[in-house]
Amino acid sequence: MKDYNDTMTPEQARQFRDDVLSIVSQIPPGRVTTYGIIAVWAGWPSHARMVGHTLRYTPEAHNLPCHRVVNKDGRTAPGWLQHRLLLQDEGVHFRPNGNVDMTMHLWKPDFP
DNA sequence: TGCTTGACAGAAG
DNA sequence: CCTTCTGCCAAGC
Repeated sequence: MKDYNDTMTPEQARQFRDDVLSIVSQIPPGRVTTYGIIAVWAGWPSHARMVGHTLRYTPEAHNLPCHRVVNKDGRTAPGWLQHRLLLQDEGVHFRPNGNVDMTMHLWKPDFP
């Protein structure tokens, strides 16, 4: 897996964004995945933060199930109150501490 | 140009 | 379980 450790070219940034959106669009209802997993899968393991940034600031992402993306601990996005409700509507179970039960709902991309 | 901010992750206490 | 710290890196100012 590549990780060039220098700044992305605009083209790489575009590719990264497209990959992120593509992966998010494949998350099944009632399942969740993490920013880190998406970053790794997009081919930029150290760019977990950029996944969040992409979902937050890319309009197209708002048509996708981006609420099915949480952080590694199953915590919902700070400052996005509906996040938790949207997941609950899909039957996602939350633990007493307020986090998603990852052992039960974590989903990982699987295609060649 | 340089410093600060995060929809993050991982380890440590 | 929660807080703090370090590493990370594009964006904003």
